[in-house]
Amino acid sequence: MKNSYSFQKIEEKWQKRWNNSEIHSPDLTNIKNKYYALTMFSYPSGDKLHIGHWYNYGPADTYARFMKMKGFNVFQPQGFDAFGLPAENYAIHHNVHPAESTEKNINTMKKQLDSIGAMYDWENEIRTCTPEYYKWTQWLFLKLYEMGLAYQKTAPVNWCPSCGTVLANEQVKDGICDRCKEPVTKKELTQWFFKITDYAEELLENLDQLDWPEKTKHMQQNWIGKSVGANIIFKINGFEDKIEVFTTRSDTIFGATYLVLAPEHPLLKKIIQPEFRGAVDSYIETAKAKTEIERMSLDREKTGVFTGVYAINPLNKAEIPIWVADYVVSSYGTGAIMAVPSGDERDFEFAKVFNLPIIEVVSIDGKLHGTDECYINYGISVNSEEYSGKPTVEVQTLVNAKLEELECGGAKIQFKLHDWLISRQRYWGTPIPIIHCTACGIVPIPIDELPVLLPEDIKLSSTYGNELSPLATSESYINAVCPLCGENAKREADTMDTFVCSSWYYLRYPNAKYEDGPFDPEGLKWLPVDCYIGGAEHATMHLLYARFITKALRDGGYLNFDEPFTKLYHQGTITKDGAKMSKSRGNTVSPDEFIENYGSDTFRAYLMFMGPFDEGGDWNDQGITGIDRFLKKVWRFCQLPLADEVPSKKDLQILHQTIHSVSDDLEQMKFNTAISRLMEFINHFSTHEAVGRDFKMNMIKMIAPLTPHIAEELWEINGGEASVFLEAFPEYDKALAEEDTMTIAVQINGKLRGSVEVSKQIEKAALLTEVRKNENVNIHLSGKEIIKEIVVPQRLVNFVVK
RNA sequence: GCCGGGAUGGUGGAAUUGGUAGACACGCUGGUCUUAGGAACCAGUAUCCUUGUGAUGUGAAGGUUCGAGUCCUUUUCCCGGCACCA
Repeated sequence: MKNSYSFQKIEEKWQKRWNNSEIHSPDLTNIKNKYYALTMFSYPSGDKLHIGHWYNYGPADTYARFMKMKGFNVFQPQGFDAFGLPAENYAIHHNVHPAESTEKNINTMKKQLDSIGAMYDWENEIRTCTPEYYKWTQWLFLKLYEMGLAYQKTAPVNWCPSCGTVLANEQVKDGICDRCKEPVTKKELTQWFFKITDYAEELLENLDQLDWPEKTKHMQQNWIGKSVGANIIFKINGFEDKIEVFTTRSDTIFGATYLVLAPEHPLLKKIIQPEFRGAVDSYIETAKAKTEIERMSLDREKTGVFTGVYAINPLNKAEIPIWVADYVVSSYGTGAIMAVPSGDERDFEFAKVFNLPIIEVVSIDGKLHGTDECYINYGISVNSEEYSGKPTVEVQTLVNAKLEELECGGAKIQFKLHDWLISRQRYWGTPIPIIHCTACGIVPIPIDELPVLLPEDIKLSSTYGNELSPLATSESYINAVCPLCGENAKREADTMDTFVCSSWYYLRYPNAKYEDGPFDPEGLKWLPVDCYIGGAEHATMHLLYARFITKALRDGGYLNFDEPFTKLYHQGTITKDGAKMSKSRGNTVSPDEFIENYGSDTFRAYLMFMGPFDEGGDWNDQGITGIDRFLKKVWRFCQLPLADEVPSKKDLQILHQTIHSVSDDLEQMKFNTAISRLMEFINHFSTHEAVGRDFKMNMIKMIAPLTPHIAEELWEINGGEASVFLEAFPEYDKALAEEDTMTIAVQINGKLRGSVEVSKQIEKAALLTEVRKNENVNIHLSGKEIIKEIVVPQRLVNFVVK
């Protein structure tokens, strides 16, 4: 026991003690110095904790513990994002009810989470699949409905045949389902949407105020995709209907030589001329048959068909042909464009293929350069009637004004962001609290009748029917009485996207058992979250949804802040042999064997030592021995006999320099360098046969956030009171940390020729004399003429010689 | 194609933000102790040679500077995001 330690015993002992005390449950009525440290809650998929969990929760806990020791009142809750497809699939696979398997998985996971040694406040645990929680998810839905932010519409939506449900835009990457990695198709369905687009501008603008990774802000920026431009309305020859297009270059309108509609454009079927019908219809059919992936591949040659109809340019009344082509997508803008081949590469390419006219309208210098190439930049307008000769930027404003005057469009801002599709045709989710009545239409369930409970008499099967939600198969559930007229009606059979559950959970944590509403108004004083740590993969999903919901609830009068997460941090990914760990690749590393052999403190410290927290790193089985050795050294150091004599100046210097850099590093979540500094500290004392108590106690405090179990044990052994986590993190003493000599590098022509140790107070002239005494410096200086002497204070002297 | 981020010994990574490159670890080599060691400790470990407090060296090529891993230009490769977005 003297020179080594039993981590199993220590871990067990302290986890038990922490759980039986209130130490991890802060006084939530006291918001003074509050620090709400949140990690993205976990998904109980049924597996054991993997390295990814550890890499998220271990370092996050280190940071939370550090902040606690820095004097903050730290609240670190934990919970389970328990609804959702993988949990449902897991249950089907194991032939049990999801409620049962989920609860079992949560219980195992909770035990495992304890093994990390994190200071979670389990008093305020959240499980999104409990009626006590989803009642309020339903409340959220109804509030959004009241505010006009939840609505139903029929639209072509992403359908994942393999998951048997629709998906939001954010949950499809490159035409592939984010969950199961199978191709997604389009389907015309009536679904529920949340009107996130109402907040596009604010979601974009507020990014500036957030202490978030630039990368993540950038992703949200791109996803929201703001474009400033104009809408232009074209009349159609022979029809009352008009075609509206969006363009960012209204200044090029005189170069529009044709119009293109996306194959899905609603007007297409109506305006098409009989003699062209065959060709257009078959074009539309071919486009439909193509998968998303096929349609997205860019290097395809442009295709399209003429409709036989002409549109009229509102400014010069030119008649231009209307084409249909799949290079115009229906999901952006109006699904129609004015094509300006001289100013857009795609239009140029199309015009070349179909021999359509090209009119030069923008010139770099105002002269004509012909139409052999297209010129996409701004410049001077040409061939543009009264606008010719003017800078295109100016023309844009003038044209927009003219369009407004003619009531043919005008300035317009377009976003890429779409409304959030939240309906899911799956069982294991929050039921949508709506009743469809033949007489009254869509009727929301009154709030005091919540929750709408998930029915249990459902036979889940791994082969779901098309579109038909599992809830629709329950007679007892689906048949209901209309709250308005009392007639027989049908319940909504879809459940909500699990991202709805996770879009507001952080509001409930400060009083997770609150019964009078989704969140306790008193608890809200803990909001916003001070520091949120989780994976970067949520950049355009959870993190965007949560911001939207916060803003919507603020506008509903329920919150008084604009942003849920003041500071955001993403942990990196731990890879194995350079690749993401996955079961299919067979390169997973199980934390278990390492925890068994080295203990949880060693394991979490090693993860932090591997590299910068936000970069992750490649797992190496051998590296952990370095941390193991280090912790054993720490253990031995803390068992050293107490020294009688006054500590040496050098020892004090090392101590205070270490305190200084370790607290700086922890503050910035630079765990890897913090550990390095602590290693240097221990290495310095390795030859000491005795050491002052102060050195031990400070070392224990510094290492406590990183390896909590060992620290508590050492603290106790050395006579520390109660818990090391009730102590303040050491403050460094600048005077003691300072050295009185410094090493000055001496360079000649920028090349290092020696170094000298001098007093810190040395004058410049004295320094130059001192430096010249160096033998090697002299050799290189002899016979040379010194042109310049460069003295960098505290650092170096450089002689420039000839 | 566009927008981010990156490339440093055999390996993971440091580098006070333009000032002694390779801290701290892993691995490897040699040694001490030991019945043994996959324990502990000590020494060494960027490359090259003519072994000198010598030359070269931070993906590649140029440039700015007394001085560049760090700044600028060009370029290659890797990772992430977006993508016919009008």
